[in-house]
Amino acid sequence: MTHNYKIEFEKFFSYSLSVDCLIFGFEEGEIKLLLIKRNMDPFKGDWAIPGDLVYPEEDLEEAASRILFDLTNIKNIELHQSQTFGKPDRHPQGRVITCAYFAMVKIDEVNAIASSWANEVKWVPIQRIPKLAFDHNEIFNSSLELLKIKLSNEPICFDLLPDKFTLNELQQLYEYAYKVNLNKANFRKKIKPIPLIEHNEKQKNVKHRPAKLFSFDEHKFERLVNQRNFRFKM
Amino acid sequence: MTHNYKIEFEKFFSYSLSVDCLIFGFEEGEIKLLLIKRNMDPFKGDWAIPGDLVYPEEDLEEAASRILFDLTNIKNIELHQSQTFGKPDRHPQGRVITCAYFAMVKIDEVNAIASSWANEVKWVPIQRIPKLAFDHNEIFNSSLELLKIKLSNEPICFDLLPDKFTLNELQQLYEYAYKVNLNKANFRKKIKPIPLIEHNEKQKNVKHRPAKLFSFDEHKFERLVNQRNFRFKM
DNA sequence: GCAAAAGTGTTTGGATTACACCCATGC
DNA sequence: GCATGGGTGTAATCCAAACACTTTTGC
Repeated sequence: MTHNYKIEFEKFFSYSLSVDCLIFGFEEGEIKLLLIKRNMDPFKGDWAIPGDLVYPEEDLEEAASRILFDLTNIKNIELHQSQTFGKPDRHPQGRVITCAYFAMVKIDEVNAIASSWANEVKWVPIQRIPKLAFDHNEIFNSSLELLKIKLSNEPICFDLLPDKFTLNELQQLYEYAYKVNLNKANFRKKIKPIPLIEHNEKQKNVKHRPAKLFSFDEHKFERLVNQRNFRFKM
Repeated sequence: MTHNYKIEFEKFFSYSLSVDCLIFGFEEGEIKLLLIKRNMDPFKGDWAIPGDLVYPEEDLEEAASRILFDLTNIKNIELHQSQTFGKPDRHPQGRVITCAYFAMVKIDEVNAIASSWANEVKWVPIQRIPKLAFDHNEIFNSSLELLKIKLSNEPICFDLLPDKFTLNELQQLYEYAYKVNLNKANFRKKIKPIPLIEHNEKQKNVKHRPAKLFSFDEHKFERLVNQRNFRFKM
């Protein structure tokens, strides 16, 4: 038996595929998203999430890496798959299904430069995202939900923070993400089990008592997880 | 400026799109997945997750509903988007990107009947899934992870249980999902805050003291959530 | 000394755990 | 009566929230 499709089998091979890359960073107490200004129709001149069409031989994640590099010069970052958007009319030039990926980066370590058909890049606080091209606002909202879930179950907060950070920056990150105020003493008790490296180094150029700097102890974390002695939970 | 693609723009519109529907149920203490036997090439005769190609004018979720009904006669269920799979060689007949959806159903209320190019349907315990067609094992594994996350954060366990269930069935569901043994008294204390309707009705045909039957109080749950008096957490 | 933020300790009440025990039904 | 699972209570422990307090720096 063969299936009785309402159209010829070949007609099914008429869709296109794109990926969009949501790059999150953390700076000055705010979680930010990397946007590009489109220098190409459609939506020329509008702000958008960096993304483009996938080549026929390319794997999705591979395409996401390439496209992100083409548009923003960012490379070597770990991408996580988010949701897929496929409304028949979401793209004015044909049926384009887009698969969203997201990543967390240290803003001070990446250097985003607009290239290819991106005119400008900028980091925008996630609480002040403007109207974006296509259905990119919807893509952003659903990916932000995923980011928040990951933040509470995996130690990805350290992907957002600088290599050396203060405990207060860590607290601010969670306060901003979940729009809450946390008690300092209790927050520190809560993160006690997370393996951190305490540096003999302090914050500089602050006009109050400088805070100690910490780093995430990735190796110790892996060991604890493997021994089932620890589960990250915030 | 226009983008310098390595191929003509029109060549991008040569992909096809499918959806796969992972239907989970709960029966005899086991979480089960609905599989179909393919009566169509490729992979004719193999077990697979129900799925098919999306029509050009169809939205993804709409397609998932239609295809699930075509193949298994199941309708009117809530589908949640899972991951998307798009390796260039995942389908022998061309580049087909597939978007997975999953749903939880009450096995005793749905009546799965093989139709269209599905030869047979069967419910298979998730701990004993055989080798499946295409990359369906990979799709299953990643969707199961999502199911487990949802089970611990949303009251979807009640979508899997019969309308009236015993507290022990509820416990068994979580024990099976997470492969753990739970203490009965403590489990009941833990679920105390979940709004349940206690029926004046008991289990039948058991050769021991019959257990009370309960239902999930959806309305009370909604009210509690809206008043921010409750967050589901297991 | 003062402002500002870093950093810590104590108390309390609620949740989690382990474990023991009683209850209702079929045979 | 006994086997089987249903159903509950208690005590010990752990954890989270609230709050107060001390410390270190710049100016």
